[in-house]
Amino acid sequence: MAKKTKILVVDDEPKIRMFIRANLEARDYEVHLAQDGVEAVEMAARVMPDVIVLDVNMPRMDGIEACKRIREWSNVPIIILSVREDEKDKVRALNEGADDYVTKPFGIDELLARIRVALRHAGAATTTSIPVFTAGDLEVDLAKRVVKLRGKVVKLTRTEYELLAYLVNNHGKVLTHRELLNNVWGPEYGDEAEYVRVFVNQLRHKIEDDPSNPQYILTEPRVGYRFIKPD
Amino acid sequence: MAKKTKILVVDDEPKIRMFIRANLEARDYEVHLAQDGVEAVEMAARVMPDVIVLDVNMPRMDGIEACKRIREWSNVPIIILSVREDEKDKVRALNEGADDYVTKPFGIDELLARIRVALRHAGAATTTSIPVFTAGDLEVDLAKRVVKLRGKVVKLTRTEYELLAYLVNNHGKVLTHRELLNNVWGPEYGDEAEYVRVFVNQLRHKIEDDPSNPQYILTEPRVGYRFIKPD
DNA sequence: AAATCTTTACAAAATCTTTATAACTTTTCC
DNA sequence: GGAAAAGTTATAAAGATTTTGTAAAGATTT
Repeated sequence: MAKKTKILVVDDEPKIRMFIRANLEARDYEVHLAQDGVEAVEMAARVMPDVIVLDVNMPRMDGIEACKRIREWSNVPIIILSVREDEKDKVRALNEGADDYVTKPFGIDELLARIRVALRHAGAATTTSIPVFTAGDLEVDLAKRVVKLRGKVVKLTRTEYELLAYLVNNHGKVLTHRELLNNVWGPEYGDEAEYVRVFVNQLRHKIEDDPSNPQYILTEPRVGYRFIKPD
Repeated sequence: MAKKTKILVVDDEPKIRMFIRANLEARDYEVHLAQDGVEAVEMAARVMPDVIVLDVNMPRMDGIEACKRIREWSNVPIIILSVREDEKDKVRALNEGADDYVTKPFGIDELLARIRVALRHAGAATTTSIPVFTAGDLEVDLAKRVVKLRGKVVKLTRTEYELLAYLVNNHGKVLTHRELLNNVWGPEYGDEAEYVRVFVNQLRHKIEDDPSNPQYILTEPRVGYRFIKPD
């Protein structure tokens, strides 16, 4: 469900490409491959990766040049790979906008760790997108797991919160009893719709002004429930 | 005149300290020196450097531990220096919050280039947070690792402090038992939630006026705990 | 020896589950 | 069309279960 982190791996040697790919996919990254600088620049623009791992020595266009081109319009973290230990090359790559420089032969664990560092850097900047859902007087902070009504914290039990979070994450959509049971309670609960009923009722008493005239959690008779932003 | 960029250089070998200092000052950086981990943590809090260059092998407290301590309250870029080429060490350092890892002997130009990269990253999101957290009558000095209640020092054990520091660094957020165990005790503790229970209880007896009616560390039944600033 | 961490046990508290009934909708049948 | 029947949904509350608070004993480290 959550979007995977995309990594673009660029190397002209198929063996290395496949080796890195296998290791990244095992960690559940979405891997894209390119085999030279020209392809790399093109793919960077098209797939918008979260990190780029870029070999230096390649035909058509080398890694440093590709790095420079990508930097003209993007600041995606770029990790340069090279067989050359030469300091001059490192300095040049880092000055051209590379974020890291790893010399071959490299340990895959080190590369993975450096990718995590790169993602940490990028993540810190983009975490400004606050995952707080708002509807009317209601606020659901999905990161902090806190719900507020007119600024006041509403005390919810675990199941109540999880039900609300699921409703809110699918606001506007009609959710069947079965779907709610599956996702909040678990597949082993089959279709004991009474749970949903009882907990929707409890939730309404905690977040609705008039629980028998709900404005957030609406009943869809014979189907299920639906969360809406009132207006 | 523009304020100079501050760099904290930490190494127990005077020769290396002086060498790096000379090169940095030639580039017009403001250099601060420390010779072990304890000094490093203390100076990091006092001078608030823009980058820290940290040797691994040092007396009193090693670089990785110092890095970890600083990360408890700051996200200043940290570049680790080490004579060890071992991949395990690199991965550990990078996982503990280091941003880069350079092996000795290093070329000064490479180090300078990596410092520039670190500054480039930090430039985007300068997080100059005060290393003292306050909530009600409680004061947690994250740099000195000292806790005070109404001005009086509260004596906490290591684990108690680390639990409180983690709670405080995530105040307002509900932290699951597992999350607390992972981050305070370590991933190898699985989900033995009894630890959390026992230590939260001990903490409450030390920092709460009425431990059975906590105002700082709240229980989120079946989920975990949450630290709040009382108002 | 002193301090700290780990483990245990049990009462108290909170939540989840189940049940029963009332209120409401839709369908069936006259 | 309208009343009774059947099926849903809302609601409250009792019962069962799980989790938490707590203190203290045992094990380990300093």
